[in-house]
Amino acid sequence: MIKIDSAILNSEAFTSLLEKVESLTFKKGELILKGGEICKYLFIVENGLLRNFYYDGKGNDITHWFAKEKMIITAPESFFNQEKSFFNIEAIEDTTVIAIRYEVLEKAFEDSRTIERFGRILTTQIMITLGRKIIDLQTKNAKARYNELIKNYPDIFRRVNLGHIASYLGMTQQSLSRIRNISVK
Amino acid sequence: MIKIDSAILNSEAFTSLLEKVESLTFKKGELILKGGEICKYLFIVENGLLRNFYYDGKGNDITHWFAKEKMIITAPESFFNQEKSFFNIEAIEDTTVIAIRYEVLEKAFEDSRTIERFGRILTTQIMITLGRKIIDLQTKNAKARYNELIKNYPDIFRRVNLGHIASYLGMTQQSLSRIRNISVK
DNA sequence: TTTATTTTTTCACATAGGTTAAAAATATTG
DNA sequence: CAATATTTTTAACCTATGTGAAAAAATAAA
Repeated sequence: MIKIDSAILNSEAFTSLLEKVESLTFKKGELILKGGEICKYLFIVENGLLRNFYYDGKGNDITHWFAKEKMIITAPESFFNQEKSFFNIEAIEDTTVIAIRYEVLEKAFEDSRTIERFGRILTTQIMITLGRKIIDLQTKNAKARYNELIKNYPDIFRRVNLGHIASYLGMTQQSLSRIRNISVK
Repeated sequence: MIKIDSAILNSEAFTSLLEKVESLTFKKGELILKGGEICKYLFIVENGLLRNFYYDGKGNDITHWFAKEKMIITAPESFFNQEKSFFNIEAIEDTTVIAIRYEVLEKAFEDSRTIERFGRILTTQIMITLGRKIIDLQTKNAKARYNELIKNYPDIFRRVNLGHIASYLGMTQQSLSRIRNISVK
């Protein structure tokens, strides 16, 4: 989960970029990006909650990334390379976003060093987050991963149903339910 | 595993950057970066083989990333943010690298749009690779992950011992050994 | 080559977490 | 509200992979 630094949000270059972005709203349950499409936007959530998830057509639905207020979300491989997306994006709640088109961002990268740097820092932070997640998946058991998430993002449990959280944590919903109830006792 | 595009390698900006880099050699087994240190370099392997790994002090040694000839390697979270490293880097073979210091790269980012873009593209590619790896860990079983690796990087098996490959694939060495022998029959 | 060292395989057994199915709780709707 | 749909929990059973310990094989060193 990636939060944008407010120093960047308040910069002149960013303010100028904000004049060229779109404001979009989505209904709860709406599929904003389908796997196989090219992701046109980078979203910054203003209100609501989105998730990026992988779906393999065989019932495997893996939430990869959540984004609540002030967080950024996209299908990175698709957006940044403008190729077909591996992932889907869905609105978990009614959601308002600032949507930055790829071409607009590319243009901003050319016009502004600050924004180009923003792009680099953004991908860097995502990279670091994903690296940590891999290590967590490989070294922590299901319960430890759950404890970590509830420590860092307790509110996610109030807004997202268990199935999505479970897949985000790399386990089944039943396992998460089991782990949770053991925690209480 | 990240390979640098040769269009970038041959660019004028990159050639100019190459004048400011260092050439380093490491002996097989040498620990190039220890967890807790700040990673000063981004390495491009000329000859040999390096690995980036996580070690938790309790015997958990997880290879996170291999880099052979023409590939790039660093401790991303440490190098790009200049903070204490989560990961270690080790030479698996006698290795020669082009080592780019953080300050040199930062300077190059300021002096050259091409290089700044290179930084952004590089972190983007790493981010995508890691994202795919998470999905693989969550959706594929041990054997499928093994098959994928041997398909894409068959030579790694000739150069790296099984324990490192197993941890890279998110399994124990014994499991990898088992999987492999079943494959042959 | 012999001996020592490292790496890989094998095997018996343990277990975390998956699977399937159903029940219980909660939310949504007419 | 009652009826329906959705989400969460529970439970019995299963399986892929881990664990620990040794043997075997490969490799390196003497």
